[in-house]
Amino acid sequence: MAFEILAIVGPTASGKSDLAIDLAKQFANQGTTCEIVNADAMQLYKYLDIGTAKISKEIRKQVPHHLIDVFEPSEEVTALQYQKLAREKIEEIINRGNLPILVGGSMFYISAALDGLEFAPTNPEIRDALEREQSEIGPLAMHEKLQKLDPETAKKIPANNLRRVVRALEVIEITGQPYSASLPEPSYWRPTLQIGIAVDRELLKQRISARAEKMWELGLLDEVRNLASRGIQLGRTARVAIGYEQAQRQLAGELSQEEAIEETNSLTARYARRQMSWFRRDKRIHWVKTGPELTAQALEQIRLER
RNA sequence: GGCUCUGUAGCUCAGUUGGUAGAGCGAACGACUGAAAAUCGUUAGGUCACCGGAUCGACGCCGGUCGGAGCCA
Repeated sequence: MAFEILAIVGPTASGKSDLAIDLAKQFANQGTTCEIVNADAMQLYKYLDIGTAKISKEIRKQVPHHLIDVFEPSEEVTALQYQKLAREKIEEIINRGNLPILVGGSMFYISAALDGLEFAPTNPEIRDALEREQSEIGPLAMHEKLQKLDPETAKKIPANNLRRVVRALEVIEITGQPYSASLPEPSYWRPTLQIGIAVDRELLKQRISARAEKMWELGLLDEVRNLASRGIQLGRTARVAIGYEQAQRQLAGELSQEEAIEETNSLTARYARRQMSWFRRDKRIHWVKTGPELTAQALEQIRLER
């Protein structure tokens, strides 16, 4: 095969997991064993099941799945850690003679795994110091500081984007080098075929809204209640999982169920939009459309690449 | 029926003493190199309910019409 890795990407609720399993079964018929590697930042965490739309354990048994339920919700996970883990898994699978299928919607994680992204070092103390400084002197002064040290980068990062300004200053301080504020032209770490699932805008909105309703039907509130009763706290990275905060606020009486669902719905829709704006610019993605022909179209794309 | 308040962008609302309008959210688009389901940027939307009047000029003043809300009967 001309590719060693197959990746299924697309916005939330586009049907990536199902397509991956379908494809794995098709490959199995042809004698190729597939193993799925999760590229969903939130499915990395244990116990966050309903809100992250993890597929059932039964289905997961039909095809080997990796990198699901590998962190405690309290742990803080970074793109670099994910990159290491994903690449390890992918290499193991390839060495076994199997085909890794990377499936997920976390754009930055997908890029970290698939592309030759090299992350600059980090230093928590320096970052803390910068964050403290930022809260003292304000974002504009921070941006001016960046302007002096690295005018090119300052041009690319808006002053209000505190997080990116701080990270740029952090890297400059550690390395003494300018920060690369722009993503490089993407180039695959290993030969890869990316298949993207395109869903008509209105249909995707419907699916997202149905999914939000479904989460409550399936018992997201119970899931959240259980986490709380077991003393499980969501850490800095898991905390932003859409739906959990809304469920918590409903349990606290701050939101009605209707409001919690609606907020979950609109946050998810917004997320899907950002996913599309990221995926759209990756010209290497082969797009297929949702519908009864989805798997067939994907297989056709695969055939063309072989 | 009477009195009071009210009708401004898809939604919630700002709009100083009259010089043809703004915000937040939403939407579309974009950026993104160790928090990325994060963090941000850009743009498009308004005969300021309708009709008439005074004024060089009205969202803003006067009169009326229609639609909301509340209070009193």
